[in-house]
Amino acid sequence: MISRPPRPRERGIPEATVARLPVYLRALQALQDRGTATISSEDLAGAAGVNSAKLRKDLSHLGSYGTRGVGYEVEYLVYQISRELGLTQDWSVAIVGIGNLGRALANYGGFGTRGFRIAALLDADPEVVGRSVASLDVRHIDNLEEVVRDKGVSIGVIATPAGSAQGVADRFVEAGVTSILNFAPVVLNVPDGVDVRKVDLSIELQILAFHAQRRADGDGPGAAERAGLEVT
Amino acid sequence: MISRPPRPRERGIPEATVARLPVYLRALQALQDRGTATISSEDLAGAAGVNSAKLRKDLSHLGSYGTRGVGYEVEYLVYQISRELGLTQDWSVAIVGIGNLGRALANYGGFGTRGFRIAALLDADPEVVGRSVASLDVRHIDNLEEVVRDKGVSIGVIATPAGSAQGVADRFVEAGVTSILNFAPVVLNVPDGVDVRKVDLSIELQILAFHAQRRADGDGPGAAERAGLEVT
DNA sequence: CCCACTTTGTGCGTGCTTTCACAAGCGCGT
DNA sequence: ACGCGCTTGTGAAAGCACGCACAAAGTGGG
Repeated sequence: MISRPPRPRERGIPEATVARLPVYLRALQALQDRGTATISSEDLAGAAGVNSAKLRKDLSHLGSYGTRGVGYEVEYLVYQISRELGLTQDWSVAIVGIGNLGRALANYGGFGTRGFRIAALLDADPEVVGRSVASLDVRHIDNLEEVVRDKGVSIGVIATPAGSAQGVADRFVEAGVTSILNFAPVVLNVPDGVDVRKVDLSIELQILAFHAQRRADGDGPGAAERAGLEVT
Repeated sequence: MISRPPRPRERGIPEATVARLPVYLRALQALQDRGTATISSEDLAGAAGVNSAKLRKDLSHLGSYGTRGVGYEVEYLVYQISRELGLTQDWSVAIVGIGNLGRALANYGGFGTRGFRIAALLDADPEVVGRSVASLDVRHIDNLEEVVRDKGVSIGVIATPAGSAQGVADRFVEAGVTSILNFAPVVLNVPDGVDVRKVDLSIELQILAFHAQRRADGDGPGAAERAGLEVT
């Protein structure tokens, strides 16, 4: 038997859990603002819209941060989740493509939670370059490598038209950025070791349409549940 | 043995498959534009960024639309997927919250694929109401019920601040909308039978941050793969 | 007509996710 | 000090999802 190191939690948090931690974090911060000191898994699960057993198992991957018979201390849990998600350090973000969406992202102040700082805005259109958006000057895409280096950009956001997205991704990767958030409706091709996440409006709408049609077709009892709908 | 009805495909497409169909559809439409008539599962899988076995299994849920030894006929498959996703009918969409994001969504012409029509824009701010955005007049939120009824809105998009989102959702549900796409950073509470999908920028960033930190921490070979990264 | 080649459709093993159900642990009142 | 009630943390089971590997089925050439 290999002796376990002192570190309480094992490496390797399930991906499904990671995706829910930010939701828990937001619910906890709302509770914190309202002055709540402790909360049970049942109540927190309600606020996060998940099953309480799932929530407990998720949190158990971070360590034993609850007290039996009482619940979780809100402030402590906020800190632990923040640390696990890497929000105790600052992340520098560059947004490429300052169209409608890019502007909306740039102006999305607060950026959800602290931890993320918009370091630069880039665009290829000379009409847009030089303008000031969200108190940042829009710079030309040609400066991408320089900006990434000088500002220590570690997360790249692509909000360009579909045709330009792959090229921008290549340049981000070349410049050493290994985390990319892609809003363009294309599948990006990146080497191993680069993490790409995709946000796609039209895909979401199409999934909604599928379920809506399903409901309209095969009406009747239980149809909605079968379609895998929100159960609250 | 129960005699199988003439309909070739069974009801009940896995949720994971449904989420990928729009990606396949987009890849196929790109091929169509380029004039490609048929394509193998291998090539289509490449274009969609998935494993070819997964693609074949996904498509097999719709029916046997391929020809062994040849591949899939692009045009036919586009039609079948469109029909399955409910894109052969028109969906009327209302957007509530015409801030930066709402405007970006309204101007996001084409809306990915056809099938979705923006029927109305609504906001609570008198400063915004009455303005014209994307050749639509922004109407006051008080007209929500009327607009939903008159324009036959079946999908509601919420792009309001977090605080207003639940109220808007309630009104959508009350008005009979059963499909909601939520951009506000809150967990919406809706009755059974209502389908909510969430798009959340800061959650995506936090997931990226988690993996980036993981890579920085436990460097070394295989660390990226363990973090569940894009493998292309 | 038959054979070699190509590509689909799927049975099956594996691993991840969710959920149930309960033992273990903690606080409080007596 | 002790027992009662509450809540966490987790073993175990069930359900999904993924990907391999191959039989089935089609094409084209001789």
